Amino acid sequence: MQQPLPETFLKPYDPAENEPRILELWERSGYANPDVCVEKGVTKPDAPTYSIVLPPPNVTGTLHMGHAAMLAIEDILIRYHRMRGYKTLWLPGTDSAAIATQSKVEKNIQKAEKKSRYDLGREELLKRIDAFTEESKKTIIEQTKRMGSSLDWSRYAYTMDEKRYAAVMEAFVRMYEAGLIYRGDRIVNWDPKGQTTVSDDEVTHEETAGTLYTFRYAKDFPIPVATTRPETKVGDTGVAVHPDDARYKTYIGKTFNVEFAGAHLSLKVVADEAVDPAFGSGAVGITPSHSFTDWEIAERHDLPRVQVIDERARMTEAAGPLVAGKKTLEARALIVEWLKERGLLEGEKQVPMNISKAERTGGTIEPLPKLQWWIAVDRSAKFPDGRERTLKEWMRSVVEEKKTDIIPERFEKIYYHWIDNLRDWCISRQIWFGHRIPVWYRRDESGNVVETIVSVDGPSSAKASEGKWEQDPDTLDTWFSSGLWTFSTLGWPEETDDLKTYHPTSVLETGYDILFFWVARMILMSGFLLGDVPFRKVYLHGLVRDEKGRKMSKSIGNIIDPLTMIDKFGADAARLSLVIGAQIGNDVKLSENRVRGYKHFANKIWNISRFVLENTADADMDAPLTDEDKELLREAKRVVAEISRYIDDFRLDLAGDAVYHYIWDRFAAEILEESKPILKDGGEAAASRRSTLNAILLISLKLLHPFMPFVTESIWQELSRKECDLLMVAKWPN
RNA sequence: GCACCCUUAGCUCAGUUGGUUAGAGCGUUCGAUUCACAUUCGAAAGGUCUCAGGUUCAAAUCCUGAAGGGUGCACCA
Repeated sequence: MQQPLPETFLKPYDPAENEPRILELWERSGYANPDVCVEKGVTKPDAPTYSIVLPPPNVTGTLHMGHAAMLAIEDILIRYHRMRGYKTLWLPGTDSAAIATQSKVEKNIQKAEKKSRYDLGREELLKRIDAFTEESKKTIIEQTKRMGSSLDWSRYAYTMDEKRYAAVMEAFVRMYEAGLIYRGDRIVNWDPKGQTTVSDDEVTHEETAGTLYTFRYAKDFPIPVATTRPETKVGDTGVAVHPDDARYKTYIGKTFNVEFAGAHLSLKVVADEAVDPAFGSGAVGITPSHSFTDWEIAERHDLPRVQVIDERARMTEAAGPLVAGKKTLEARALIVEWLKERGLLEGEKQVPMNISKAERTGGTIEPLPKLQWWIAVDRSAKFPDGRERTLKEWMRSVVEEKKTDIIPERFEKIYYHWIDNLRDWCISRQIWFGHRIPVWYRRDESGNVVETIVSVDGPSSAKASEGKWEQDPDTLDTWFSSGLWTFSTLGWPEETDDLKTYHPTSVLETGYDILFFWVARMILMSGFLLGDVPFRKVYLHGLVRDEKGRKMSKSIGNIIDPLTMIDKFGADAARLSLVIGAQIGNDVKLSENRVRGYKHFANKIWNISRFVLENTADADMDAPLTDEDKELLREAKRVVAEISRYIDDFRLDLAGDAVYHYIWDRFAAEILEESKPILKDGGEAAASRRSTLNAILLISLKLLHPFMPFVTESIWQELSRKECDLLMVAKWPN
């Protein structure tokens, strides 16, 4: 006697029809929230925890393949652990992405109203940005859901919401009080296009052809000097040579006054180990204000600093009348001309040269001296465990001592290398959208700062009456707030239950491209503020590239849109295609064909289920099993063990592959085929096989569920006998 | 310059501590089909495992070197 099959099974699996329905079921169930799971008895109250904080996508962004890969991987880990009975939390959020968002809104306003941010003023611009982000966040959230991500939206956080803002203020004040944050006049990476400073990590180097000019400052100047940037030479205050360089030894310590391209230069010859006597003329003209290495040399030898380039990348008055007010490149031409006319140019050579660019805006970086806020990475401070150490020491030690594992391991070396080269982190930005620096200044009539207050709430009312206070106009580097993300999302600085339960998080899963930007900063912040690591493991996935291995970019036009893939082939297929073939830390090459292949697979499990249900609906699950069937179940167990081990080892690629092959090649192609005659013959063998097929189907659905949640859940809904209403919270087989 | 990764079938990639005849998907060719599935099934063709040495009874796998591709970091003025 057969039960009538649900009609849905009579046609091929249609993702478009099933996915929205299933999403709604999941959302209504509330099972993505671990508290609900405990409440409904799905998870034991004292179960071990498993937590991941979602790397927050840009609030104004749209879902791209990188996000899709991230969501697929994390959702697999989350669903697997939830099914294994862990108290499982996956916490969603969005990021304000300060510079990117502000410039986007500015651009829109410029286009629509022909107004700049200065026309609008700070307050109005921020209002506009808030309105814009509020509107556009719906897009990214909706798109995130469509991937089937079982995130706990009841805990949604935004880097600029009230709680996160308060956490940032608190962190700043604590670090300031510990002496880890200081204000300093130092050379910074200035982005003339974005009109802001950027950190070392936000600078990229582009190789271009440059000219190395060898020249003398004046006819009677004894040492020739080489440079690729003649325009900066009007800011020189010294010439450095190697201490052992016989050619120049006699001049060390002497000062020469020269007239150079309209500027009066006073050049002191100093000996410094940093100079390579074999390069160029073996002597370096020192421009302290516009070169990082020169700044350091100048510091060692106490050379004065002259700023000859301003924030708009134009020459200052101090550069002298010949070039003042000119753009740097114009100034360069003028100075080369000046040198040629006077016969001071001794050589010109084409050399490859790296130009520094701001990653976000593409502006050419000008190193400039500026008064900025910094995080000291080499200064000792007291950590919550009572021990004194520097931030660098902490960052190094947590990975060395395996408090945090980086997977794949090879990134550990890259991480150490980064730490060794790390300089103090410039955290202040001259943009308006972001977490404003919690520092207030009181000035006297002539504008000099006479008092400074660093506090979360600003000057107290008593203080406020003492005079006019102004808050520092700058905002914080967006990665400052991102660094707090694992614990600010859990309620820090309050001692919340969530914080106690879910921190440190189990895994941070993200692209390797933000290892330094983000991963390292989280380790830093969590270390100093909580005395603990932010996560036990860092799992770095590769970048998604096109089928030829190129980066996806608008200009090449090779972008594969995850939403288009979902529409065409279903979210399940999109997920699997991003996981299988993606070896840890290696890039994934994606093509539509691959996604299509996995759509076929979704249909395969659909039809397997149909066959099994048609033939075994009346199965007696307690029927005595034949030896053959016992072996089939043992085999299924071995597959479960194999797949569990792969997932535990973060080999989701192999796990996915193993599920795929077990279900298709073993279950469908062999077991079902050989079952047909057995079922036909009837008798005890048939009864045994019916029960076995049923059991294997359940195991298969569970194994596949983390990878293809929609189709498996759709099938689960059609089962008449099941242990729980949703496959999402069914028990992982063992 | 320093470091890291990659190179296996036409394409995309598996191959974990060395161990039968090196695998899969897609593509190609041939065939099947009242069957749960034409989103199927079966079969075939297709490999000097980039190259050159070495270790070993045994190397795609370990070691050394080279070539090509990619990435990170540092940059010399």
